[in-house]
Parts: sequence; C-alpha cells; structure tokens
Amino acid sequence: MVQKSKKPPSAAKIDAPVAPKRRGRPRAYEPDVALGKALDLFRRDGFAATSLDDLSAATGMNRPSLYGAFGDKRELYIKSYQRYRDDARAAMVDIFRAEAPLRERLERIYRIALDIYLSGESGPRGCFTVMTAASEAVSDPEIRTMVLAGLTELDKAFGICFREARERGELPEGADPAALAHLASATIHTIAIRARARVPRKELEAIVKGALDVMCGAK
Amino acid sequence: MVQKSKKPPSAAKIDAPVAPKRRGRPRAYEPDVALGKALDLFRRDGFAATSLDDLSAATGMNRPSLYGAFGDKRELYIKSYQRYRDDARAAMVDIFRAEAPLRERLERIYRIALDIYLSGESGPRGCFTVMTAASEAVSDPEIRTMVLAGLTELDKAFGICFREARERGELPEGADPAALAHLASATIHTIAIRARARVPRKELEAIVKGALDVMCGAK
DNA sequence: GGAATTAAATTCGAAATGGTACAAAAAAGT
DNA sequence: ACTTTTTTGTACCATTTCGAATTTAATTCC
Repeated sequence: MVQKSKKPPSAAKIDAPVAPKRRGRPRAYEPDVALGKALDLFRRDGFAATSLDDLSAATGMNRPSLYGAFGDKRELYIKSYQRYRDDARAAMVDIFRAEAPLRERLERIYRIALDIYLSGESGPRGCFTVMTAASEAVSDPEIRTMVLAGLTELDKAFGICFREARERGELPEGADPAALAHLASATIHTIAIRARARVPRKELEAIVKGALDVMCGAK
Repeated sequence: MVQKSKKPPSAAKIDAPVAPKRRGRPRAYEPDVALGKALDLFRRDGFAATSLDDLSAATGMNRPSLYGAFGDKRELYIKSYQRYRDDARAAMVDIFRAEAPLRERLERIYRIALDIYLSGESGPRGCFTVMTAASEAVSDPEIRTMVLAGLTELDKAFGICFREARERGELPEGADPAALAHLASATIHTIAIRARARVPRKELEAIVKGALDVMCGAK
C-alpha cells in the first residue's frame, strides 16, 4: 500500500470508462440508461406531448437534475434522437458491410428494422425519424439537418448494396442503384408508418417480400 | 314587393346550401373554412402542439364557439383529418379512374401528391396521415382506424391501376400488382417525409421518376 | 313590440407546463 | 474536522392549457 499514488498516467487514456473519481456527490442515475428512457417517451408521444414530469418520472431523475444533465427539453430531445440514430446505425452497419448476396443482406436489414419499429411495451414505437423528428424538422433547422442526414445515410447505404450487387452480376446491367436505393428506403418508411398503425408483423413482412421481389427480381 | 313571401317550398330540397332560415343569431363564421384553418394548424404542428388558442386565433372563432361547433380538441382533430382525407381523395379520384396509360396516371398522382405536401405558407406541410395521424394512431383506436383506412385505400387504388395495366399488356404477365401497389404507396410515403424535411421539389421529382422507372419499366 | 332561440364574447378556474432558486446531502480533498 | 465540489430534492413562479359558466348580442316567430 506504499505505492498508493494515482495509477500511472500512462494508462490514463486507456481506462477512461472506469471510475474517474469525481469530486462531489455521486450521481444517482446512469446518464445512458436515463437517455434511453427519455428516448422511449419521445418516440411514443413526440416532442410536445412529452412533459418534463413524464421524463422525470421515467428516468427517475427530478427535473433540475434532468436539466443539469441534458439541458432543456429541446436539447434532451435532440440528444435522444442522436442516440436513436447511433443505435440504429450500430444495429445495421455490420449487415450493410457484410459480404453476402443482395437479397440476404436486405432481408436482414428489414428484419432489424421491424424489430426496432415493432418493439415497445405500450405499442409499436415506429421510427423516430419518420414519426416525430420529421414533424419538428419543418420549423427546427438543427433537427432538420439531423433528419436529412439520417435519410441520406440510409439512401447511401442501400445504394452501395445495389451497386455492389450489380457489379457482382446479381442485378441486370441497366439497373439503377440510386433509384433502387430510394425504393429500399421508401420501403423502410412505409413499414415504419404501418407499424405505428399496428399493422401486424406478418403483413409488414409480406410487404417487404413483395418489395424485395421487385427490387432484386422474384426469387 | 307584394310577393315577398319565402320562395316556393317546392324548391326546398334542391337549394339546400342556401339560407336555411335558422332561428337564432347567425353564425359569424363558415364552418367549412374554419375547419380548413384548423386543418392547416394541425398539419403544421400536430395534435399536442396545437393549442385551442391557436385554433381560436386561426379560425376567428373564440373558444366556446369552437367547442360548440366541433366539440373538444380531439373531435376537432378527427374532423380535420376526415376533411383532409376527403380533400385528398377528391383530388385524386378522377386520375385513378381515368383511362390513361399506367405511367401517365401515376405521374399525375404524384404531381398532385407533391402539390399537397409542399404547399403551405410556413413551410411544406407534408401528409397528415404520415406526419401526425400515424403518431396518434398507436394510442387512439379511432384515429388508428382512419389511418388504416387511408393506407389501404391508397394501396387499393394503386392496385387497380397496376392490375388494369397488366391486363392491357403494359406490364409483364408475371408482375405482381399488389406488390407494385405497396411500392407505389411507399413512394408516396417517402416523398411525404422528405418534403417535411424541406427536400426541394426537384429532388422529390427525381425520386418519383426513378421509382416509376422501376415500377413501370424504364421509359 | 315581446318572447324564444341561437350564437358570440367575456370571464373564470383548476390543472399542467417549462423552468429555476435554494437548501440539504454525499462524496473527495486538505 | 472542515472546506469544496457536485448532485439531489423540495418548493416555487409565471405562463399556458383545456374546459365551462355566464352574460351579451343578433335573429326569427308570435
């Protein structure tokens, strides 16, 4: 116990996630899980219909703590949306990068999408971008930028899929990857909307299958 | 001025829209235009973010009058949505019924859709079904029913288009009208969302063109 | 002209909302 | 033990919100 000085600064950069020995009273919440709860609420009810009291109850943080940790309601909304996009991207990026036949890749993407849209205790939660962020996008430039980034990111990911597939001969020479990508995104959007109207998963899967038949050629 | 009695009751049934000689103080507003103003607000801001004061200001009716004429906020919202669907249907029904080549019919439908989604003084208004009604649909069964009706109505109208086109030989035998109809609806949905994010009309038209190329065969 | 009827306009009230001020609490540093 | 720092928890405030009660105005019927 003689050498009880601070851990060698050489490892300082490495174990950033472990106890940073903060100075004051420790937090009674985990910022990440709290943000997840906030995200759930915003997804279900949208920006305006979600009150700070609701958020406070869901996160277990009282309002001043919420404010201190995330800023005002709008900032919390934006951070929630950021988190949603990060999660969605993380869930899909491996599939988009995978070396697999076009149809299989797309099937896996849509399976993930349906998982995201249909989960939720109090009904299917749909897609944050489609359901609530797009609404705010008209009047809020910052949210609009994020929505646009989300939309084009998806378009591009699909576009790469189709371009690679064409190069591999899975699609006819004349196929237009950009147009197909927009259709693939459109299919994402339509199932997000229908999920929110409680269309059962079976029907959504049928819609996806029909779209895949058109986009990839009938199986 | 001798024969100043009411107009002959024989014409009563015919000119229903003219003065019905109501009993009390006449209305200071036209219910139809007031509902249109309410619709505009709900489309722009959604249900929760639209206050009765906003609605009162926009319609020129004070709150008790609003309440008396349309019921509470939720009823007004539902009536607005009803009105939106009626307007949209009216704008499209002739095109859907028209005797014209598939591609031309679809082009006209999408032109109307873009007109609807992109209009609005304070930014593009998007689609009521997609932007606000679908959000409410999770928790409100009545709204959900209307949303589902709107979605399937569009699917069916597109389905008829594609079925007729196949019968006329405009599509290959193996084409699946139901799947194509879902893609056509999906394209409606995706442009509604993108319009809301202020994607310019030119880009939306390009997306539509690409979708048409895939669905109808490149021109 | 007066009663009846319908709607407008004013006003009220209870609850909820977003945000903040301030004191108490829990930890680390000295 | 005492100070410093950070967070919690309570209470508060001004404003907004939805809804309704009440009064006033405009019209038709008798």
